[in-house]
Amino acid sequence: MIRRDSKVPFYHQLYEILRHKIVRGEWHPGDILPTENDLLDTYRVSRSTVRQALDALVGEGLIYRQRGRGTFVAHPTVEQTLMRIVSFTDDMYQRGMKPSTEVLVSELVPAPEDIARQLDVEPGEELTYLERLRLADDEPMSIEASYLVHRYCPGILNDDYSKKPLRLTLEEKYNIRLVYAKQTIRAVNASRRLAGKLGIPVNAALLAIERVSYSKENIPVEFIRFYHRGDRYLLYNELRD
Amino acid sequence: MIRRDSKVPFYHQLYEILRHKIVRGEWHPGDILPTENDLLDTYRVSRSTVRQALDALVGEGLIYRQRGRGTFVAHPTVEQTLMRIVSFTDDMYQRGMKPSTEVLVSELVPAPEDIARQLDVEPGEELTYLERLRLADDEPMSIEASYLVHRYCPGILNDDYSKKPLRLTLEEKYNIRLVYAKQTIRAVNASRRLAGKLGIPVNAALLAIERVSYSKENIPVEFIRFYHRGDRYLLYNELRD
DNA sequence: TAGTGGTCTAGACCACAAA
DNA sequence: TTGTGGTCTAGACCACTAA
Repeated sequence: MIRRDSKVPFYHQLYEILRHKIVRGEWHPGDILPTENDLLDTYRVSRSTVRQALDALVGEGLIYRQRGRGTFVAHPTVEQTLMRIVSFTDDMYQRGMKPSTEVLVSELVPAPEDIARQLDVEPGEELTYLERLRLADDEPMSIEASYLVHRYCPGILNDDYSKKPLRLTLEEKYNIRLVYAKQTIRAVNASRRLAGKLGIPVNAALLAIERVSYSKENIPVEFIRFYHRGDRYLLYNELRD
Repeated sequence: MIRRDSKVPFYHQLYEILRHKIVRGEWHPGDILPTENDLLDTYRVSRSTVRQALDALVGEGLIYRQRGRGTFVAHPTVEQTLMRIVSFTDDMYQRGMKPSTEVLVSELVPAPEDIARQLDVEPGEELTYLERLRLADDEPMSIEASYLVHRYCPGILNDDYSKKPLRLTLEEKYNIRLVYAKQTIRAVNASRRLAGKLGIPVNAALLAIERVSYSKENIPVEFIRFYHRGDRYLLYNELRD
């Protein structure tokens, strides 16, 4: 249902609702969606708002429309993680695995110099630090270490992020939507600590991704370091000439 | 001016009009566009229609909007650098390093089953196999193992690919242009052989990329496996929500 | 013919930037 | 305070598909 008092626009709420149904498998490729009129009745919004939500899904390649027939869930031709910002949870569902999360660390820390530079703040400025172990089908998959500029979202660590996405709280409580990100990808050998957490041999290969995410005002808000198990995690993407 | 009797939707006519002014240089990067209200008056359409036209231009990266300020012609800086097919040589120059190449293997081989599947040919079909060591500033950087469907480019291995890009011969002699590719990225530990070639310790982390490239007729032509040194090679990309 | 998505209008109120 | 783009509504008519 759409929260009328939320700061999140209706169309974006509806977009999230529909996206979930597709990504989490409630609706399957080829399935027909409710008509625009149905959606408009169900969610009590205007047709423009419904179409704005659907437009976003079309742009993402998740659905397609046929005039006179209806709107359908697209067959996952391709288009993947490398181009879109996807939460770990959605990512795993798309890969057909059951995601779960374990919070390892949740605290405030002074900004290390390299991260401060990426987040465009002074070294030593207060950052939230949230380190989580991500599991897929109950087997360790990744370590995700996330830094947020605490000033933008004071008190955000009071919530429990083993169940709830960090992005959701950011949007709902702080009205911060991360719309753009830059990342670097490389391969590293697992340290003793990472190997222990991930249940793999020391020196096993990890896919290390560092990502800086920007708000719609183009302000860097989050720095994340992912360590994905090389033997389990794959990135896909497409290239054009 | 917008033709009311045309079958072309108003928003698309307006989109073309505005697009021309940008592409043909009437408006320059950083220039402010007329406000939505101006456009609505000038072209005698509703605000929704104006916005639909502008949305298309935003999606194309030609303009950007700033609430409270206005709409501007975008600087053609980057963004669309998302992920282009780039040769190793160009790639290294972009990174400010001097590329060089050493051919390790150049021969015909029967298609292994997994590669045959990716190239949509029968297992055992004749493929060219070209294995090259890539160096940057005279230091080993990557191993690149390339398979081509020999039937599409017979005799291609007669040339020397330590100096000349394979793609160039494909285009010039066989009129095959690779315009599209899919790839997977993962992290692996270096085998004894790879480690030796790359001058790194056994088990060092490598970025392993497998890429299938398609011709403009959408036929898979080439399968490449890259092994990039984790300590030297970095992938960079951008994401959008 | 009935129902779908495609296009379009004329309003309205809001958050934000700049003067 | 004024003007911008951001969101939203409640209509309308159209072209197309399928029954």
